Amino acid sequence: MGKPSDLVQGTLDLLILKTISLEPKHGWAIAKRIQQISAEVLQVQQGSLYPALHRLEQQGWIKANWGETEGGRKAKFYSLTRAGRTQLEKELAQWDRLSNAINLVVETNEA
Amino acid sequence: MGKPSDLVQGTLDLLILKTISLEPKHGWAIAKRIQQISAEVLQVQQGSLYPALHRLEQQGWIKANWGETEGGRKAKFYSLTRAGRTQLEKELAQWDRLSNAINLVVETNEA
DNA sequence: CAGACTGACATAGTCTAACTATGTCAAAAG
DNA sequence: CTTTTGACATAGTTAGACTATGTCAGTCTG
Repeated sequence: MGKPSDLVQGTLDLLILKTISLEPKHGWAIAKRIQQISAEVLQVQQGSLYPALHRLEQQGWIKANWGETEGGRKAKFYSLTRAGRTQLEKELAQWDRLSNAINLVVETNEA
Repeated sequence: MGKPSDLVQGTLDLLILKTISLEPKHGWAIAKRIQQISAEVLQVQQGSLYPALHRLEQQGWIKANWGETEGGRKAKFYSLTRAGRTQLEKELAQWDRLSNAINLVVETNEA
């Protein structure tokens, strides 16, 4: 797994889905956007990003279309499918449930 | 990895360290306590718990002593070492940093 | 009292997400 | 024209959490 210091395992799908739910984006831009919004805390490696995108596509949650970036380069633009939107809701709820649960534990001061 | 539905990958060490930082406990009790405090949201499987405890022990963050439970059964009681306390601080800070970063992303509504 | 259940520890084997390291190619920058 | 950057991609590794199993002792139940 290497250093799990720049991502919480299992949240990458959520981050990707959320990011393209606001606006379809190509892979490279998704990674940049996540880093930027998270104030450079979350670093998405390319070796994690592209496999994740393919995973999500195969699952039917996102779909890809070749297009052009502002810079005039070709790139795959990903957008959410209907199923992807449902999945995003599910993962948002899951993250909420779990992160709150963890916070309960780390904030408790009773043995 | 199976179903990552009852734990956020990579947070088990933190949960364990935090739990025994309040009071030394044996493995079984650690798992029960985490479930209880998290309102049954976090489920720690035995197949995750014991390897994690051994990992932490080998790292020198916790140490084990055989003792007796209230029920009069023998069990390994784990307590934090000094290094473990440092590590707990580190993992707490890490969790804060990362979960806040994720929240930034999931709460953003600007493309 | 025998058998089942629960508490408690443990490990082997599997799965999978994220990592490192690489590679390709095109456009922009030097 | 060569290096850097944008962009996609994959092979191979690692490691943490999972399922499934096993043991053994004490306790509850029919």
